[in-house]
Amino acid sequence: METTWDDRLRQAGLRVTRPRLAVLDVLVERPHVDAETIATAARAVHPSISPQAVYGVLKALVGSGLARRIEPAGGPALYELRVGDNHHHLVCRECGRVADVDCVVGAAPCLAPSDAAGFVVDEAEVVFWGLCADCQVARRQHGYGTGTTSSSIRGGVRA
Amino acid sequence: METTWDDRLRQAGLRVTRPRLAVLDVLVERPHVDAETIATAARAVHPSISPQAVYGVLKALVGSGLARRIEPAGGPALYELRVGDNHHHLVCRECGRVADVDCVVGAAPCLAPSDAAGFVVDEAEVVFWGLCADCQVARRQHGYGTGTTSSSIRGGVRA
DNA sequence: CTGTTCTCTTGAGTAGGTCAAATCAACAGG
DNA sequence: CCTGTTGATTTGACCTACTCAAGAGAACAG
Repeated sequence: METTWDDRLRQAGLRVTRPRLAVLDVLVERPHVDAETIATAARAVHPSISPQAVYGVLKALVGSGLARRIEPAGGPALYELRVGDNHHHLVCRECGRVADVDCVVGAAPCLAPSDAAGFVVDEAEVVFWGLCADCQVARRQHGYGTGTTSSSIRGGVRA
Repeated sequence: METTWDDRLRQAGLRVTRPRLAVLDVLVERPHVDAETIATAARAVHPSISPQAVYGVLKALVGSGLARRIEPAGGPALYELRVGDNHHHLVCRECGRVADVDCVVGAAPCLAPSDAAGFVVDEAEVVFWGLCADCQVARRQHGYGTGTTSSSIRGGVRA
């Protein structure tokens, strides 16, 4: 731990404030959280923080490159502090849990489309959808052997 | 054109109704449209169709595998009729235009994460972000040579 | 310590949906 | 062709996640 959050904020041209440090604290402890969860957790440190302040802080952090925003389909935006390494995400269809996946290729865009249709591509965003370990167990215990009987499973794309 | 939409709907266990045919007409002509655009366009064929009916139709189509829903970050959900071939998408950061990209690998999940962290993965969703041909031209004409000076460019992930 | 400027709070407003009840239309059976 | 059943649509309320604006407050340079 060499550079403090104070330093990092100032390096990014941002003032060091209690709401910002509170939000950063939450993000350090819990990667992949949504704004409301951040607000609730941040109130443990800074009770008067408002939801709008959280949105403002997050926008400032993302805008200055200190945090990254991801938006998995069907849920609120999630925020994480792991930036600059072009990693990807695993998302559980059942419980929404998110895990990081290292990008084996490296620098963005790690993949190139076969035919870019005239686009200049600068990022390839990859989301792996599936079931986390816990939800696999839970499903087996409820008697769901193989089929996609359960509720929240979206129409799969299984060529 | 062998199987009609009537047949396809019935095969999927859905009744053949005017709102459904109107929505399908729109989707045939314009891939990657949002619900509101569909509603507006469908009124050319079926003037009394309500926004909620469009949502209902789309939910039925997606649920029965006749349509696919994609949710690019920062915009409304889009719908397309191209299903079952596990293709991916190019999205323009500037104008939101979407283009299809064939998946070179084939069956889903076309990619496998390097470490699945206990997840069982059934789909790899890939979104390529960049600038479409038109927006590249428009940017050059406005004097934006190289930098990401413009407004709607989100914080890039450039390892 | 003081002024400037950025940040936060407070409160209203928005997009993009979902949910529920009642009406209406599709279509199977006679 | 007609009718009953059941699924689809309409209507209208409601909701989440988020943005915008104005004023009060705090950070930090001098």
